[in-house]
Amino acid sequence: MPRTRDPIEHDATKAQIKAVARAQMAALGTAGLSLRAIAREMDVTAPALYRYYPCLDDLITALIVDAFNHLADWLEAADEAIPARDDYRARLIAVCLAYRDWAFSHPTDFQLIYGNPIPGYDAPDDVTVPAAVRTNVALTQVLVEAHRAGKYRLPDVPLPETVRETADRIGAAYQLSGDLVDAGIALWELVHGSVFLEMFGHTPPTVGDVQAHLVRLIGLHFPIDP
Amino acid sequence: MPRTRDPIEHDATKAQIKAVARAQMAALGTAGLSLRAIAREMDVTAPALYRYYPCLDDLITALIVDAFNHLADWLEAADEAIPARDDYRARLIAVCLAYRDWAFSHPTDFQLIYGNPIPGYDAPDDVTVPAAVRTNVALTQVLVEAHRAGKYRLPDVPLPETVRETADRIGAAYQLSGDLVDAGIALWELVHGSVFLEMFGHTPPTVGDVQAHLVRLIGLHFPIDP
DNA sequence: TGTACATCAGTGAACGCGCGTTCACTGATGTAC
DNA sequence: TGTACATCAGTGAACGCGCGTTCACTGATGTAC
Repeated sequence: MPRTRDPIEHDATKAQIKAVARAQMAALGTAGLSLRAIAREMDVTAPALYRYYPCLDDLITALIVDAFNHLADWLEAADEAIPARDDYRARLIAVCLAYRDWAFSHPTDFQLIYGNPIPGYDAPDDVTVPAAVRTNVALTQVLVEAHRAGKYRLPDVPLPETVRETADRIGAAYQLSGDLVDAGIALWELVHGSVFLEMFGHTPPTVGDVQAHLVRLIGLHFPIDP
Repeated sequence: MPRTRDPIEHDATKAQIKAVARAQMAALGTAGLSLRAIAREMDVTAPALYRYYPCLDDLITALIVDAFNHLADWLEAADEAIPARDDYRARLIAVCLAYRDWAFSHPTDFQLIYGNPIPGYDAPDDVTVPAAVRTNVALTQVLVEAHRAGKYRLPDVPLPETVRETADRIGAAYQLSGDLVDAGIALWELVHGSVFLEMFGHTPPTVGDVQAHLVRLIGLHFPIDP
């Protein structure tokens, strides 16, 4: 009678499945993920995996959430690793370079969360969005603290009305001005663009040392007093 | 005896194949492309397509080259559409917004050239790179002309040695300083990052009017005298 | 004008492959009495 | 200490599917004499 088979919670096995899945994505691209291939690699039959993930999409969701959280942890750790908490300039660079480092040390995870969506897959926002937001917060946080300490001056060009409106509303939830929210996004866009172009080979011929190039840009566009 | 079947050059049919391929990618993602599905859509058997493209990869290459060239044409047209050739500020905004417009009006092509690589596919550099470079040139061009006219002042923070080296070398081919080459890349990174984050739904909740946000940023970071 | 021939776009069957998912099952392990 | 039973991770066969590519072929069209 109880024909339902609730997914079980053997965390070790689930972790192993995810590890193999990540390795497989690294080899074949994010769209190359396949339950049967994972099972093969684990020396197990494909149906066995259905005890852990009710379907392929659920596994993908788990991988995405993991990746978002791992990136956010990584950024937070990079910030906290700077001992002089009032050296906002160093902290800003550290966080941005951590973003870049993570992307290049986990290219598959990076493509999974920020690249082309996987063909048949539809991400459940309620699970992925909260994890995704953490990255944005981590990047903005240093600007916020530097601003509070009076060391980061916001650009004196006002936000367009249409931008200010939403930015203020979002910022309110964190007691932030729309200007700071917008600056955080701008920072993210710059770093993300640099990383994405480099990752797929669009920058290398022109810029030798992309990291140094990026550090200079951050200093130029988000100037922080010593 | 002549068992070889050289691919034929019926341009109209090739164009139709590519059009159907693009539609299919739009529906199923860049990794969802399939010769059989294209044939089905065209009311033709799959082997018939082999008269036009010797294999699937060659079709993908054709789509990529087309996309790069189309984007570059689009950018150049946007620049040329500004009648006041010495209004560099307007031209810069026009080109950058054209990049954004193209990405959103041709999302599949955009993902095809700048997103995750297609699993089994390996792009032949000799064909794709020249087409890809045109975009970079189009974006940099306005900065270059504005600089020559004395209206765009390069940042007075010098390039790091490691960056200057390559940038100078590349720039030499176009009679450009490394600083200008680097500025062109920086502009591209900013615009690209903004577009990419927005395209996959990472910006919308925080910035209402992304276009206005981007225009302001370009003005801030690449200031051009009137 | 009529015949013989070459060209060649497209066909249809077949190849061997991998995929996600279902289903009834086995067989080891642990628990209750 | 020994028996009866429940649990449940994993199996193996099967479903129906789509894929890229090959091959020998057909049949309409155009050309040469």
